[in-house]
Amino acid sequence: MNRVRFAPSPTGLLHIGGARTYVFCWLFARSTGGQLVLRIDDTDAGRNTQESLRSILDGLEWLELPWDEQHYQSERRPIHVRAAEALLAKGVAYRDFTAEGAAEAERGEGGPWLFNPGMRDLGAIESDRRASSGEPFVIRFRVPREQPGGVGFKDLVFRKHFRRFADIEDFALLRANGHPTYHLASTVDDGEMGITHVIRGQDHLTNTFKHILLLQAMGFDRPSFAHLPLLLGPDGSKLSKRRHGPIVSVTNYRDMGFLPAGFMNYLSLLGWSPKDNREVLTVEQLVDAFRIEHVLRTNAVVQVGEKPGETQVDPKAVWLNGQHLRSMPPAQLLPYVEAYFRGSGWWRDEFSGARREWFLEAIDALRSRLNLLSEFPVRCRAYFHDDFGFEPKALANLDRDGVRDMLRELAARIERAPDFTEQSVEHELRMLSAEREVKAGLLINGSRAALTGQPVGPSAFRVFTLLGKDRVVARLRAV
RNA sequence: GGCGCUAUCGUCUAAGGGUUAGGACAGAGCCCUCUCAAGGCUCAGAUCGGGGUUCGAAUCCCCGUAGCGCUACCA
Repeated sequence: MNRVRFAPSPTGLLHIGGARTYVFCWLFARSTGGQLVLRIDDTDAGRNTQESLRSILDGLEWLELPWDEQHYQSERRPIHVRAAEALLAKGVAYRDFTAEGAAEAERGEGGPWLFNPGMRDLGAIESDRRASSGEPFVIRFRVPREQPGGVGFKDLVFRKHFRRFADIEDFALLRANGHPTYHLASTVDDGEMGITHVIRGQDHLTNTFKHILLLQAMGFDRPSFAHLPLLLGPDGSKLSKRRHGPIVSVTNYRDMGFLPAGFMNYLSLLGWSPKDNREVLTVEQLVDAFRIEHVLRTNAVVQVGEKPGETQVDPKAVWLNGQHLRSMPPAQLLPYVEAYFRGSGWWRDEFSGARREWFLEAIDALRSRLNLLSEFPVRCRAYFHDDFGFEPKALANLDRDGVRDMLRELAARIERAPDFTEQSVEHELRMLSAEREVKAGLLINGSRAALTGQPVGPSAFRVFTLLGKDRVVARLRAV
């Protein structure tokens, strides 16, 4: 069975790029009947923050794409240290006593740095002596650079890659402070957790040579690798919070009113497509269509807003979300709307209780003009509450010749009428407009304005029935 | 600097030797219509440059250019 892992490090908020990687990992695991491991790669104690961890967990939970296992790498430190020591004992790794930063100073403009002189060949006795005397050291992997040949692998996305042993540097395994490096912790865990597919950002492509070397030295089976193209900002630089603002944070999309399915659909189309022109896809359809081999090698630009103070998201993401908002069965949409209403202090328990059916109808009537959940509270207050304001254009509709007077008359007639349906209301309204010799549109738009405070919205007659007879009469009278 | 990856409308992408280079978002317009949306239709818009190979190249090869990544005791 396939075992995939998503391994974020809590050194920054979960952003779109990380979420896209997660989506692809999840899609791959699901579509192949495999499992997904969430591993928090928190080996860099100095840079980890609780806020980042919160952001990652909150963001991933919001996506509603569950993982099967969860681990914290920091809790596995003894295992990593033991692995490094085992490699040292086998002679596959060695102690490097060079002071931190010294190598960098010596490097100069010449070729790439490969190892620190003298350290590879330090005798075991000398090495042990210096270590036990308390001299700080880092443990490095001894790349078999004297051997011909090199490391090759076939990436599921980026195809064949090869690098000679002689060109791979002796990377660090254990830092002077005793903490494992990313390379060590990651490969040890991938090996021990039985990871079969490593799916990650393209920025790790060239690290893969090192990881294969390490995996082999430790006797683990080699997993398959799939590297994903990167996500760029409109300026062409790698997406980051520092450069592109808080808009790249996943929780921001949640707060903005995205549906998990809509957001996930958007992310899935960055660097991948089902090849058949379909774009609006449910989670199930995505699972069905996803092929890791179809992932592109080209970086994708995410249209996030650059203007300061203006949070602008990719218009296509908004549109895609609107598609999901409109096509999802209302009952399925209800919990999301509820969460949003609660967030703005608008919720009433009757919406999911006594008036549930009515609430679902209202949502259904309103959603065709919305793309984000956040628009419900902003644009639909009059449908759910009796205190609402009037927009200038709505007032203008009421101020037209005799409209207010006619609306009050309409209220009286509606109150008297035996029926209260879209048809009966339309009948009353058209009768009245005919009598007064005015266009029906005048009263129709006036009614909408009086009932909702807005010049725009669903069909006016739909608004009547949505609000119910009592409210309609009261609001028409009040103009 | 070294090593590597990539290059199709503004953006996301399809076509992988033969198509008027297709779709979607955004833009313009029309239809529908009680408004606004939604929906339908139409328009505009691209193969980075130069060489090859070939009857034929967006597609294969080479060179250039640009972008990105890696080149840490970050991940």
